[in-house]
Amino acid sequence: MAVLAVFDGDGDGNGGSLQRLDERGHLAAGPEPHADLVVAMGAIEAAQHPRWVFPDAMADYPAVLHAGLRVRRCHDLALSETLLQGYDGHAGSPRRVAAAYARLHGLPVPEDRPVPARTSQPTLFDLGRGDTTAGVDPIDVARGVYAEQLRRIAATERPPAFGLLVAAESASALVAVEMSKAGLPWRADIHDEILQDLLGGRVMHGARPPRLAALADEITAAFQGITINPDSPASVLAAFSRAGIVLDSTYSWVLRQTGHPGVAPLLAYRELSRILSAHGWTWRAEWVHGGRFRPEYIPAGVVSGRWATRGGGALQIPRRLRAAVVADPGHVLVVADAGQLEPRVLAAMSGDAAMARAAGEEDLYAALAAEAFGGDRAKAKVGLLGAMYGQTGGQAAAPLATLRRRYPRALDLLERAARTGESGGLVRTHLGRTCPPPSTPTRGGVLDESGGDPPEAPADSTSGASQQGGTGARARARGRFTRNFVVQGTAAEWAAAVLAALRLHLMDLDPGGAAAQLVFFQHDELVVHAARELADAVVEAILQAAQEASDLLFPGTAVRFLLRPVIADSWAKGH
DNA sequence: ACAGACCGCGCC
DNA sequence: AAAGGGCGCGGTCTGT
Repeated sequence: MAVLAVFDGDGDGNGGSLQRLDERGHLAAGPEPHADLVVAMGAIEAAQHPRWVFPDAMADYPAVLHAGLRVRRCHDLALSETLLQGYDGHAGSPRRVAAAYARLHGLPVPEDRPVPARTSQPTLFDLGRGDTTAGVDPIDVARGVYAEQLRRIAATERPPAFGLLVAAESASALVAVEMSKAGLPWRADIHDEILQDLLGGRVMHGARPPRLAALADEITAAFQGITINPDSPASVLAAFSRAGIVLDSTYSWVLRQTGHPGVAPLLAYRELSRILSAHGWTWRAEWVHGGRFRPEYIPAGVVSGRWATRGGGALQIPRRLRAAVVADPGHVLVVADAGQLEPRVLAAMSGDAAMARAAGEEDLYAALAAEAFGGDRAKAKVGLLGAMYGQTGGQAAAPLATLRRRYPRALDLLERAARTGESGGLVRTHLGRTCPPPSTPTRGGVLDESGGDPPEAPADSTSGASQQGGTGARARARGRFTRNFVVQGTAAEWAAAVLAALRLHLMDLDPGGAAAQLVFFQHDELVVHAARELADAVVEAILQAAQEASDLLFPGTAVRFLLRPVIADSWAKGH
């Protein structure tokens, strides 16, 4: 059973309406207004564990959680709408669902454009909590959108797969809200020690800490006393030029090739300076409160379906600071990292039996190396990464040829995705997430024939291909993007399925979440904060979740997806 | 003074 | 040796 939950738009209190729906999204009873929607939801959740339909869980669920209720399942209309629009070949715009409302009411559907900030037409977004328009009941709009979404999901090429994607993505929203509430444990005292140790002390008002000042002096000395600003690439280029070395960038790998004595202190300066500015004291004052770091998570904020965050640099926490992430007394962190996720995903989704066999091993690269590279693991790795990222030359060239010969199905999947992208077409992940169309609008993309129906009139496809295709640098760049999209996006789907399953297992262990709670997630790594006595059960839950996700996405595959949980006091030790 | 482009690098 | 995907962020630089 599904139950639609829509909060009133007054922004005050938890008033709202419920609407029970049948499996096709149609009315099962009349709408029920409730002065306290969360209380009403709590009774239903306890009795039935329905699938809650939220207009926008990222906006709606915090109030539910804050009132002490956790729900097990939901369908997020906003996230689903973006997925469905993408499937139809629209650029979409994450978390914007104006088109849903427009379609429902027979209004012109805004095309390939983010919704204008505020138009005369309210969006579903607005209707969830916000202004209401005379004569339009938000719950009617949401119910109509939901029924429509179920119909559109059923009309996709593989409805069970797309349904799984919608469910996993919706669960991700619940996880994100709960993770933001919990926060990542962050010990200010340890953070301080690390910063002091690296920078030599704390200095106020933008002055350089001792260690940075000393490095700046070393740099100057190495360039014959000419003062250079190590923070300014232009200044660095000029200094090298005066020293007779002409460069066109100051990337670290470019600088290292010069062998100039100023390079070592310059790179050391940049490394420390970055930690100071991105994750130093200023960062902590803004982002860490009450011993918790609380970034804003944005599930599917990346086109590939990966999460993004806004503020706090949560997905770029430097490894050397992770020692500051320490479990509370009586608690542990259970850290789990999916090893070699993307190549394993490629092996599974391509159905390449030989590569899947290698991916049944602990170390996929070593297995490939043993089979095809005379045991040279580095070669196997650089070749496979090059294949997934679109590198064609350099040190990847020779291993690529070997891979193509030994693992043709896997390589073919990548190369087909690249060709489709180069010619302006659309590609899909394993569960059906669809890449955005080329930035220059064409009439309809050309979809890889293995991926389903073209999103628009097939008759347009040749003109679309000729406009977008060709051999330009832009076309090649898009080929690299679509080549990587299918793998990165499918890996994100596997990870989302893990999160969804794990969240339910953790709720079984500890319904309230105080004693076992997801506190961090980063593409292929997650951290659970748990009471020490639950540690072993959490490990078991993680292993189980990984198995369930693998079975859901790739039933019967020979590929092993490794998600090995480690119990530790600190994140740094969980590696 | 402010906005936006560019740069370089942290993470995956 | 040679250089490939996705991000967010803080710095500089340029244009207004």
